[in-house]
Amino acid sequence: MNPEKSKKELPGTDFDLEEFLPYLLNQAAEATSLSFQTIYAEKYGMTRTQWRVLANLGKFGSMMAKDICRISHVEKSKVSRAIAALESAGFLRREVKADDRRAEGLHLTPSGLDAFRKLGKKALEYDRELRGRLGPAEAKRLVVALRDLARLQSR
Amino acid sequence: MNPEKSKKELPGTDFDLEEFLPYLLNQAAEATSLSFQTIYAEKYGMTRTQWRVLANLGKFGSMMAKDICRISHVEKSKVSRAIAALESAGFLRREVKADDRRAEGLHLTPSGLDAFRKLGKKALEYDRELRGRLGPAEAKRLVVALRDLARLQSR
DNA sequence: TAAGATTGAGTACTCAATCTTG
DNA sequence: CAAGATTGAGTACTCAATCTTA
Repeated sequence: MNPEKSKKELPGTDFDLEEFLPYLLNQAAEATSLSFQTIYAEKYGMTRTQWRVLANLGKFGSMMAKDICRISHVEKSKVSRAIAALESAGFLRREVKADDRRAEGLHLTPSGLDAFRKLGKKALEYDRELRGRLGPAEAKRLVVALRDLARLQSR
Repeated sequence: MNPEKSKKELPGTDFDLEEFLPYLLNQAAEATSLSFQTIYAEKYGMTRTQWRVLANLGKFGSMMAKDICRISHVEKSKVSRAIAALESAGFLRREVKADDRRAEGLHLTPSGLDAFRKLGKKALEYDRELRGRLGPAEAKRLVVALRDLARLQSR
C-alpha cells in the first residue's frame, strides 16, 4: 500500500516547524501572554518588561537594577529603560545608596504597590484559569519541564 | 512555631512571577530559541521571522503570503518584510499569479532550499537534544500541553 | 580597572493606513 | 467595498560604547 503523506512536501529533510519544540514553546508563550498583556498595557500603559520589573519589586520589596537583571534574566538596558518609564509614571522611586553612589535602591510608590496588587490579583486568576485548562497534574509537570528547559543558558 | 517565609515579601498579594505560567513559558521559549538562533542568524543572516517563513516554504513548497500568516500565526507586515528580505538574499522567488494579480506565489530558490535543508537538519538535531533532555514521554506531554495553550487565541 | 547603570545607533516589531486588483 | 499585500510612524529591542563611582 505505502500510503503517501497528504501534505505536499519537498524532499531533503524531515523537519517540521509544527513539531519543533522552540516553536511550540513560542506559540504557547505568545498566546498566553497576549490576553494578560491587554490588562497591563491598556489599564496601566505598561510594556511586558515594565510589568516584569514591577512584579519583581512587588515580590522582593526593594532591590537594585542589577538584581532585577539577574533574577528575571532581562537584559540591563531593557531594565534601565523600564525603570525610567515606571518612575516617570509614578510607580517607582529611586534612591541613591549612601554607601555606594553607583547603585540605586528601587522601591514601589503607593501607586506602584496598588498596581502590583491589582495586576497580581488578575495574574493569579489568569494563571488558575490556565492551570485549570490543563488540569493540576499536567500543570505541575509542565512547570517542571519549563524550568528544566529554561535552565539551558540563562543568557 | 509559625515559621516565616525566608523571602522578604510585601503584603497584599500572593502573586509570584516565578510561578506564573506565561512567564515560565516565555523563559523556556527564550532559552530554547537562543542557541538555535545563533545558527540561522550568524550563518544565514536571518531573523526569527525569516527562518519561520523559510521553514514554511520548505515544508509546503509553494504558497502565498496570506497562507504563511494563517499557518504560522505571524502578523502580515512581519511576513511581508521577511519575504522581501529573503528575496533580496536570494533565498526566495515571487511569481505573480496569472489568475489573480493581487496574489504572489512564493517559492524557495535552490539556495533557499539548501538553506532550509541545512537548517532543518540542525533543527532536528537540536529538537532531539531537547526531547532527550526531557525524556520522550515528558516531551510528548509537553507538546500536547503547549498545543492546548497555543489554541487560546491564535491572534 | 571593574561595577552599576545609562545612552546611541541600528534593527525589528506593532498597528493603522494605503495601494492594487477583484 | 473586499482581499492580498506593502508602507509609515511610533515603539521596543539589541548590543556595544559611555558615564560615574569604587
